[in-house]
Amino acid sequence: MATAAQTRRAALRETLIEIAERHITQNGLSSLRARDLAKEAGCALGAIYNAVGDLNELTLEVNARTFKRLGAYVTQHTPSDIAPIDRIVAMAWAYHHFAAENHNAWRALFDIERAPDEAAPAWYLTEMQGLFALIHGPLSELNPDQSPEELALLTRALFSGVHGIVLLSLDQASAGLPPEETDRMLDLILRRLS
Amino acid sequence: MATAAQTRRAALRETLIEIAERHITQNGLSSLRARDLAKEAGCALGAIYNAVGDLNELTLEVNARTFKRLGAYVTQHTPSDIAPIDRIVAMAWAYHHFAAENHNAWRALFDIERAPDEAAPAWYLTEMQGLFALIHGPLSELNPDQSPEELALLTRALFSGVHGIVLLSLDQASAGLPPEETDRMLDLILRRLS
DNA sequence: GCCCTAAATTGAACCGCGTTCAATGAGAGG
DNA sequence: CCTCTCATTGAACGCGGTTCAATTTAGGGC
Repeated sequence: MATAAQTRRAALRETLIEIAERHITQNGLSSLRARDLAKEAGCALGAIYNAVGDLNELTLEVNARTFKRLGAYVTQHTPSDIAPIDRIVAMAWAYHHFAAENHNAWRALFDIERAPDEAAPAWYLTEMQGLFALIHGPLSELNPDQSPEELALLTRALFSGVHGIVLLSLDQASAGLPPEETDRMLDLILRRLS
Repeated sequence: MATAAQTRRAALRETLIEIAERHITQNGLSSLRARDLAKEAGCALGAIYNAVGDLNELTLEVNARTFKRLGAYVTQHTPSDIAPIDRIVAMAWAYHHFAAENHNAWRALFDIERAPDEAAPAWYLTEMQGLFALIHGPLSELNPDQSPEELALLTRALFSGVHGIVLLSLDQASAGLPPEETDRMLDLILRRLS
């Protein structure tokens, strides 16, 4: 067991992830620079590539954390003792607020570049399923007689739609559009689906 | 009048835009390289910066064209003699098909990086208004007694929602999800809004 | 036609950045 | 104490956008 070395390697990896997370959260994905990372972590430039494959992998690691936080946030802000439609609206609002409060980290979830062929990592799909499952509950209560297949499609459509509304709202957030308007938009459109 | 020089300058600018458009369309925004551009246009590297400000401006120019094509495409594929709800679905499908058939160019519309403070260019807002106007028509027919303000919000929400559905569908297009499913999703969700 | 000036054109050089790699160092096992 | 393996180092590479001093080109006045 070369344990000591492997432990330090893992520790550096952890340090790098934390620094990367701070950078992404504070200044966005494009502010992630290998030389800054090395300086802040107190290691040499090349050491990064021993602890972590490359910067993209580092971003992936940060994204995994962000995704988990997102899931927890939405769950936490969705009361279980209210009507299905209210739960759906609450989830959409939670998604919106998380995105607004964690704008840079949230954007990094989607701004990361994937090679056109390779699939998304497993944890990404898992977390996504989790979010879908959250929506699926109240949605099936609202539509007891819908086929499972259509329900799956509807779930996906609902998530994507909310995502689009939040995305375009935050994109031009500086150009007017107060957050309350976005919440109203979400409320307005979601309640029409019941 | 230093006309001759200015004419050639404008010609080079036009050439560059066309080459850039071809590159973006065929291989995506990230394949736009100044040195390739110079080689293909038959000019020196530095000459590019006399004809256009920088590569970002070039992308903006290509995006303007893409946006116009998008508007024309949606208009063309939206029959005016059908029910309002059918018009809305037709527009969404047209948006989806244009995005699918012009994936790289369409992505470049949103992938371009803007400084966080500066607003979107005027033509962008104008074209956007045009798309919104297209939606507003049938939507107000469907909701004659809605307040103008809520109608505006609904219009925006509808566009953003469709955009989100198309965006996430195309993102993982390689990972399954046939285009017909996306069309069904759009149909399913839009018809619930009537 | 001839010069003069202002503009365009050129491409080498600059800079920033991700990534690599030969050289060096350090730690575990014998 | 030696050795072998693995981590660490930071200079160097490759790439790509942008700049700029030098050069060429072209219009306008005589």
